Amino acid sequence: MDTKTDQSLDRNAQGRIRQENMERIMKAAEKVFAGSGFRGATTSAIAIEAGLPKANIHYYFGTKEKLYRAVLDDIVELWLSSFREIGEMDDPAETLADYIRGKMQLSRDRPNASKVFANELIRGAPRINSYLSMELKDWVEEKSGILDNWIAQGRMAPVDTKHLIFHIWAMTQTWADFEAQWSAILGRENGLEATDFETATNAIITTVLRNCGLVPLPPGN
Amino acid sequence: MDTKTDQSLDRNAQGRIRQENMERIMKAAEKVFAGSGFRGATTSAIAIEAGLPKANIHYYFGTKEKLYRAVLDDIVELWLSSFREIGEMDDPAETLADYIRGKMQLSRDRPNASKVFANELIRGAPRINSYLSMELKDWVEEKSGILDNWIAQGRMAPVDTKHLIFHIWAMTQTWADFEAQWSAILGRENGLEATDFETATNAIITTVLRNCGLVPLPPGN
DNA sequence: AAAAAACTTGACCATTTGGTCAGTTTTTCG
DNA sequence: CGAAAAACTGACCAAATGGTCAAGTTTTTT
Repeated sequence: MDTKTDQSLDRNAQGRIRQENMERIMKAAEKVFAGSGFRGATTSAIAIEAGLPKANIHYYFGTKEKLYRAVLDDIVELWLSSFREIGEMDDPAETLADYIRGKMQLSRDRPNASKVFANELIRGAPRINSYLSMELKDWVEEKSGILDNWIAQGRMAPVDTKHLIFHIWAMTQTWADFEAQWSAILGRENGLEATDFETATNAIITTVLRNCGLVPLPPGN
Repeated sequence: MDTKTDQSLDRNAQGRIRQENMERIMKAAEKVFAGSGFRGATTSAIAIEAGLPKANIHYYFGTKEKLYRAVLDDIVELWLSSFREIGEMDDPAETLADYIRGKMQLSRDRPNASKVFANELIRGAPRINSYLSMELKDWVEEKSGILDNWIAQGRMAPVDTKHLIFHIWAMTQTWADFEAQWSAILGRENGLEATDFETATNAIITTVLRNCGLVPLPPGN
């Protein structure tokens, strides 16, 4: 028994250095890939960002391509885990608003993840095509089905539910990906502020709920 | 008289080769930059795409950086020229719908221009910061002012007009930039089709007009 | 027609960069 | 403790790539 316990603890301990370093490298890599793209990111820059010698990066990940894929996989997993919500029984207005809040939180907390993903999409998504056309496609179809049911039950106004989802993604992710644009237009010289995200979140929620007939228009119209 | 006529024709002819080649190179460059990013694009790949030897690219544009800036300038000009619309006297619903149609047309016709621009934004917009915080900022403030007037006149429901503009940009440009994602989700193995753009355009118009109280919700809600 | 200007391009070069490796140090574990 | 496994890293290399150039060709101009 002791032996078994030790082994499992050991296995844990064994990988500790490895795990810590790999996480550190992936965190640095996400930042550098977000700021420079795949080809623009150098393993040397990632090493410096991680505070490790370059050879160390290759010791753990082999090639830049493999490191990039590891970062992408991590992001895909983050995306999927943030998706589960939206169930058949939920309240439409509350559920949509919560989903939007969650997406905006992600844009604020992990802008680099969003940027790396966006970059891959712009390039034609060569490395995540199966994810897009399998998991993500299935998710969209499942959730838009739920929304369609809500509509059939008269719980919200008729809309194109797939495009409703697309719109939510577009409006929320833009605050991570194109932050530089909104920052410049709003005149925020030190980047977006917390209030900007709140205002944006509310504006998106209003837009979506009005679109679904889930919130009354202000009087006088 | 003949001399003068000849001269002007000549001057035209003089620059003809130059102009043709530069346009050809810029067209090729836009495509390659869109597909590979600044660092990922090689002058050699641009040369092949343009059907010219690599030295020719450098003969006309000097460095890759200068060529990239020329492409960016071209895109900024395209953006600005597509902006003029939206006047004080126009009909709100018609104007917004037209603006959205125009933006979607641009996403269809010049997806690579949009992608290069998006890429630059993701990278933090180091080369177009002055454009963003001058021309574009001014345009947004002017147009959101007009929309605010429409609201004050009771011609549309109260909304955050700047964010209304942001939303329109996000929802329309995503069809160029992230085409790969929508294509995969919709199961279009040969890329998006004309009907996809029509459906998307209508969905965006509906969303925006409902948000502004410019179109009645379907009955039963 | 001939000089001048503009254009063309194969060959070449310096630098950057992804990746390797061998020798060393640190950690693990019986 | 001591041996084996894992981790570390400076030095190095081959390939890719942005950019140059000199020798030519074509076009323009007088």
